[in-house]
Amino acid sequence: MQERVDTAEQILDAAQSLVQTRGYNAFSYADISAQVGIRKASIHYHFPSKSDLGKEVVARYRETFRKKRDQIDRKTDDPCLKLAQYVQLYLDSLQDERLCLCGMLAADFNTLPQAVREQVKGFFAENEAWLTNVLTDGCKAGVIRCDGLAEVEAQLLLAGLQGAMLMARSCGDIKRFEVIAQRLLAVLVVTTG
Amino acid sequence: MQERVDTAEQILDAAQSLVQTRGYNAFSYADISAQVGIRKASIHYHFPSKSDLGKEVVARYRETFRKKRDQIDRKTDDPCLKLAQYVQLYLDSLQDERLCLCGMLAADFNTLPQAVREQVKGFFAENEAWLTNVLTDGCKAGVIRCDGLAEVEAQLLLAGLQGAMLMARSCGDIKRFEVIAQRLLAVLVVTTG
DNA sequence: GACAATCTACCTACTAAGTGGTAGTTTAAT
DNA sequence: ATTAAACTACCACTTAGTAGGTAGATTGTC
Repeated sequence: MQERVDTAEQILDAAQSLVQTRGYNAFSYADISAQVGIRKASIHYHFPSKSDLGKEVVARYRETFRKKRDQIDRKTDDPCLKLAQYVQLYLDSLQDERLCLCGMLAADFNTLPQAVREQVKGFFAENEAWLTNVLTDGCKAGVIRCDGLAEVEAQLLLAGLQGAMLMARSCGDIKRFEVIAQRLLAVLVVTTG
Repeated sequence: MQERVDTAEQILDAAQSLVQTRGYNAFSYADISAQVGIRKASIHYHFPSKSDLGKEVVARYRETFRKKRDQIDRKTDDPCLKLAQYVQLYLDSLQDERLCLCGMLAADFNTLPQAVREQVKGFFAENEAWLTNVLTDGCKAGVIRCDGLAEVEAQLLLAGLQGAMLMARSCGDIKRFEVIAQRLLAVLVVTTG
């Protein structure tokens, strides 16, 4: 039989939460040990090295995020609604007192193991690609302003959201994120919000 | 007599560089010791604790940044030029393979000593205030779009720049920053760039 | 001018706590 | 009996920080 709750998953949960709140270099196997309630050595059984753990955390995060984007795609065809719901994903995270996992790792980038770096790059690439598609569709449908290249608009949106999360947490004011995100959307969308 | 080169200043230089490239939790007194060429203990003579050092690094960075903003103010009255030159400050840093000190510290925020947090908040507040002024002036002069509140536009610009630096470094492509920054300015400025 | 006291800026040598990681053992389910 | 998943007990190393000493410059007093 499988253990009551999947320990590896619990370890990933703890690691993800720690990275989102403190960063890659500010969490240790001891922290996870305390949160999950198993010994340090047992974590090494599931994830031999810290870079293995890091890589798996981001891989799972990418997959979760992919599913959420898919869900948005299934829920609506309206590019503007899609963007609003995409922004909501980040707001949800922030309200849980977490930053974007990959936004945090981007700050730690120079100290990351190569495998983790690749995962982070992958996350950004696939989100950028999805946003580019949404914006391109919106341009064709005439509901999105087409002032800039869709690709650039996507990059701006992604960068703006990451930066806004950073600043909102520093200010201790989630509203700061909402305001910036709202303005970002208003810049892109034709019908003023 | 004073030492040939100010050691405290050298320590601050090393610490700042390390934070801008690796983050607060990924640098140690040993790193600085190696860079400056004095023993760890001697660093403690100049900066008793790591939080003292951190606080002083940000305080000096704020001061440097304030001078650069003042220089921009003296160089031109054109709000659009001011914004372009302000963006250039960040690009200069990125070309030196450094992120914004306070952007990095914002990612490490939850693990920072209180004194350092306050400094980081201060940095954001004064940059936001300056940008708000520039944008307000530009609105009055009719060279800046007034779609949103100047305060919000300032926050968006700051967040966008921080996020763009993060993403540009992850992609290993400084051009990414330039493109996003250019688009950000185009959104704000009336005369299309 | 001489002398002692103090101060600056560094040093060696150390500590307690924490780091990721390993070896070998136990427990419990199949 | 095998095996997965945990354990205890360690390891070498790094962390920020401390204790105490020293060479040399500065200062105040006679």
